[in-house]
Amino acid sequence: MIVKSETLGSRGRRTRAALVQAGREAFEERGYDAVRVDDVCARAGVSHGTFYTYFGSREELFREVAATVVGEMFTASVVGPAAPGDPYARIEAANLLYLRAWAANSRLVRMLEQVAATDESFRGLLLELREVFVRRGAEGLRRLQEQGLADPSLDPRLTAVMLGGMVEHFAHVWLDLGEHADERTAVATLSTLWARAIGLTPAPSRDPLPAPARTPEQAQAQKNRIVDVTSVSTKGAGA
Amino acid sequence: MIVKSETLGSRGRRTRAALVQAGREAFEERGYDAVRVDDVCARAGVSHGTFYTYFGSREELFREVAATVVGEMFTASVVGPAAPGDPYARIEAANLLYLRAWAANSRLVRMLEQVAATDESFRGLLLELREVFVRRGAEGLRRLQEQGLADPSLDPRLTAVMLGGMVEHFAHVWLDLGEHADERTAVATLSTLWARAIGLTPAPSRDPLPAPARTPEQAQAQKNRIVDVTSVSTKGAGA
Amino acid sequence: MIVKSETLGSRGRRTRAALVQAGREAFEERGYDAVRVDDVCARAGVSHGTFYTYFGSREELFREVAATVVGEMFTASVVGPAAPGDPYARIEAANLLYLRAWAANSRLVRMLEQVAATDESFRGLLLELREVFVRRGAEGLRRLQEQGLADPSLDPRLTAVMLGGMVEHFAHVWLDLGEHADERTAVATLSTLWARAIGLTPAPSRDPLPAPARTPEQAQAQKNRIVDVTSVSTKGAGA
Amino acid sequence: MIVKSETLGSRGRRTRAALVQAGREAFEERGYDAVRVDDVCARAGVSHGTFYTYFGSREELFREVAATVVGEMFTASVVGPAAPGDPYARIEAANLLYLRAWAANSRLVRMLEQVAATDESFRGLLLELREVFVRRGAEGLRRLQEQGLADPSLDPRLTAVMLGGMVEHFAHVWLDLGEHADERTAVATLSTLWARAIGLTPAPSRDPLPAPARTPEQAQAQKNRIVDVTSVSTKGAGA
DNA sequence: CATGAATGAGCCTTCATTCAT
DNA sequence: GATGAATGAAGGCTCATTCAT
Repeated sequence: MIVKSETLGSRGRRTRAALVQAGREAFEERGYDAVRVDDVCARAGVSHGTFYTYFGSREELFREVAATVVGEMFTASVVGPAAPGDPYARIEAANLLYLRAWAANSRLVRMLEQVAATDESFRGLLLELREVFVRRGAEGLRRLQEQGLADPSLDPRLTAVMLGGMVEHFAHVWLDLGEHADERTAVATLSTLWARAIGLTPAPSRDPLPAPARTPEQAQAQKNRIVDVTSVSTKGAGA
Repeated sequence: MIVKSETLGSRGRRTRAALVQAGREAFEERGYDAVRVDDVCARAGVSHGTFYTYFGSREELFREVAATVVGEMFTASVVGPAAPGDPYARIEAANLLYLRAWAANSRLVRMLEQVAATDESFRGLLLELREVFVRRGAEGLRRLQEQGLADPSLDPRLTAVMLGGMVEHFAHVWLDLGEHADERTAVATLSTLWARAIGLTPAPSRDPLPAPARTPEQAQAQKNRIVDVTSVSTKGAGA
Repeated sequence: MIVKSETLGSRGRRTRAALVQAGREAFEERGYDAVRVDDVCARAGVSHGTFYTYFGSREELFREVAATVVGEMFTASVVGPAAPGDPYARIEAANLLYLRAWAANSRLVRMLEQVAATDESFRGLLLELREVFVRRGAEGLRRLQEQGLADPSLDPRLTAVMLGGMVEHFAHVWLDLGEHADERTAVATLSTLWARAIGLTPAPSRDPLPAPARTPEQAQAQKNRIVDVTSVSTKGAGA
Repeated sequence: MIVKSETLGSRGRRTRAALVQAGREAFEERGYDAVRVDDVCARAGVSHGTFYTYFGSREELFREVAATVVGEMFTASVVGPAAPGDPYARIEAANLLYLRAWAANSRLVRMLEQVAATDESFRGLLLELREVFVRRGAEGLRRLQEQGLADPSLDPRLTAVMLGGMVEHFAHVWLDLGEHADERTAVATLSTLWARAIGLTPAPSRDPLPAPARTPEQAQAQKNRIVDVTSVSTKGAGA
C-alpha cells in the first residue's frame, strides 16, 4: 500500500523524503536506467521492502523526483519584480537565472526527456516545464515589442522557443559536455546574442532613430532598422 | 570475436548489414535501453546466436549504428561549394541542412547523448559530431568577421556553440516534442535570429533599407532578408 | 501469543470477532491462497500489527473460520426431532437441510478440502465434518433396515458415504459450477434417487400404488413420493 | 518467447515434455499454490531460465498439465463398444472405468476446481470435463428409458449429474480422504445404488411386471413400480 | 491494546551470453 | 556461418512478521 506524504507520521515522512533525496542523487549519478531500487534503498539506509511502502516502482519515484526538480526550476528562475528597468539587464538577469537553474538540474531534465520519449505519462511534465519558460520568454518579448524596443515582426512564441533553447542547450553543452567557458562570459554572450537577435532597441528616450512604431506598418518598417546596443551592459564579455 | 566487414564473405556481409539496419530501426523506435538483442535479431531475421558472430554486445552494435549516423550527418550537412555568395543566404542554407540532418536522426543523437552521459567511450563520438558543426559555424563566423560583415568582438567558437545549439535544440523541440512550426518559417526565423545575433551587415552594395512591406507576401519575403545592423555599436564586447 | 476469547476484555473480544468475520468474507470471496493478512485487517478496520495480537498466522485464522463453519453446518443440518414419521419425507427433509447447509458454505468447505490436502492438521476437522454426516446417514439407513424398510444387504456406512456424497457433490455442481436446477426439483430428485437406491419400502399401511397422476401438479406431487420397491430381490448384495 | 511443441526440434521437445511431467508430479505432490517454478525446474533437471522458454508462467504450465489430464480422462473412461448387453453390467463397467479415471487424477482435478474458482479461464476446461461425463451418463439413461428399462420420468441430465457426482465424490473420499473400501465392493455398491436409483428394470423378456410403458401416462405409472434387480450382477458386492 | 513503519526471505521474470549441433 | 536451446546473474516485487511508540 503506497503512501503519500499527507498520510504519514513524522517517521514515515522522514523515510519518504530520504528515499526521494537518495533517488535524486542516484539518478543524477548513474542515469535513469542504471539506477536499481536497491541502490536507492542503500543510499537512503532502508531495506528494499520499505521502498515499496512509499513507491510502487522506480518509475514512480522518478516521477516524484522529476516533479520536485521541475518545481525548483520554476521557483529558481523567477526574475524578481524589482528587476532593473534596462531591458538588456533584464535579459541578462533572466539568462543568468536560467543558466543556473539548468546548472543545478541539467542531468535530471535530460533524463526526463529520455523517459518522456518512451513513457507517454512523463511527456506532460516535460511539456509543462518547457511551457513555463517559453511563455515567460514570449511575454518578455511581446512586452518589448509593445514598447517598440524589439522587432515586432518576430513571432514571440517561436522566438522564445529558439532563444530559450539556445540558453538551455548551451547549459547542457557547457556543463555536461565540458565546453569551456566561465559563467560571466557565457551569460554576457548569450545575452548579447539574444538582445541583438530580437532587434533590441535602447529606451525610446535615448533612441537615436525614429520614434517607436505603433502601427503595423511602422512595426514592419522598424524590423529592418539598426539595433543600437550601445548601452548594453557587456561587462565581462570576452574570450 | 567481433567480425568487421572486411573479413566477411558476401553472406556474412549481408547478415551484418541487416543487423545494423535492424538495430538502427529498433533503437529509433524503442530507445536504447528498451532494445533487446532479440528484437534486433528478429527484425533482421537471424537467430540469437548469430548476433554474437558479429557483435559482442548491444553496446557494440549501438556504437556502429551511432558511427553510421554521425557519418551521415557529416555528409548531409555540408553546404555545397556552389553556395550563394550572399552571407544571409548561406546561413539560411546551412540552417536548412542542419535542421534536416537532425530531422533524420534526432532520436538517435539524443540516444547518443544519453549513452555518452554514462559511458565514457561514447563521449568521443558525440564530441566529434558536435565539433564538426561547431567548427564549421565558427569558421563561417570568422570569415564574416574578417570580411567586416559580422561583429568582430564575438568569440567565434562560443558563438557557434550557442547559435548552433539554438538550431539543434529547436530541431529537437520541433520534431520530438511537437512544437508546431513549418519548416520554412522555422528556417527563416532561425536564420534571422542568427544573422542579427552576429551583427551581420549586408554587403555594401545591397539596399540597406528596403521600403516597408505592405502586403503579407511582401512581409514574408522581407522577413528572410538581411538585417541592416550597420550602425550597431559593439564597444565593450571584447574578443 | 495468540489470544483466545476468554482472556479478553470486551474491546479485544470485538476486535477478534471482527477479524474472524472479515477473514471469513475474504476467504469466501478470494479463496484461501489469495487472501492476504492485510486484506483481512483492512476489512476488519484494524492495523496490521493488531492481527498478530489475536492470530499467529493466516492459517490460524482459517482454522478458526473453518471451525466456525463446521459448527454451523452441524447445527444447521440437524433434522428436528419432530420430523415426520414418513421415511421418504425424512429423507427429503434431510436432503433439503443438507443442500442448504452447503449452499451457505460450499466455498469454504472446498477450501477446507484444499487446505487439508496439504496441511495434515486440517485433515482432522474435515474428517470430523464428514463423519457427522456419514454417521447420521448410516444410522438412518440402519434404522430403516431394522424396520424392514430398506435393503438389509447394503453396508450402511458405505451407502451413506456414497449417497451423502451425491448430495454434497450436487450442491457443489449446482452452486459453484452453475448447473441449472431449482431447489425443489433438486431436492425431489435427490430424494427419489436416494430412496430408491436404498430400496426404501413404504410403510405397510400406505398405498403402495397410487393411481397414475394426470395433471402436472399431481405428477409433481407424486414425483416426490415413496417408491414401492417391495418385491425387489437383493440376493447377492451382501452386507 | 514461448514455444509450442510443433515448432521444436527433438531436444526442445524432450525438455518441454520433461517440464510438463515434472509439473504434473509437483502439482500432485504439493498442490497448486505450493508449487514453485524452481521446484518444477529442479525436478525436470533444467535451469529456471529454461522454464520460461516454454511457458510464460506456472499457470500456463498448469493449463497444459490440466489439459493433458482431462484428455487422459476422456480416453480412459470410454466404455468399449463391445460392452455387455446387460444394462447393469454396462453400468458397472462404466463405474469401474470412472472410478479408475478418478483414481489416477483425483488430486489434479480437485486442483483444477480450485484454480477454476479463482481463474475464469480454467472454468471452461473444467466444465468441458464434466460435460463429457454428464452427457455420457445422460445418454445412457435416455437409452434405458427408451428401452423401457429405466424410470422415464427422471430428467436424464439432472440424474446423470447426481449419480455421476456420487461416483466422482466417492472416488475423492475413498482415495484422498482415506475412506476404507476395496475397489470391487465400491464398484458393486455404486452400481447397485445407481441401478436401483434409476429404477432399472431387467430386460423386457424376463419382466415379471407389466410391459414397458410407452405413453407418458404409462411412463408416469411405471415410475412407481417395483424395480426388479434380481438378475443384476452383484458379484463382489458385500462388505 | 492498537498502530504503522520497517524488515527481508522468497519467488517471479528477463535477457545477455554461451555452446553443442 | 547459422541455429536455437540452455544458462544463470540480476532485479523486481510481495507479503508475513516484528517491534518501537
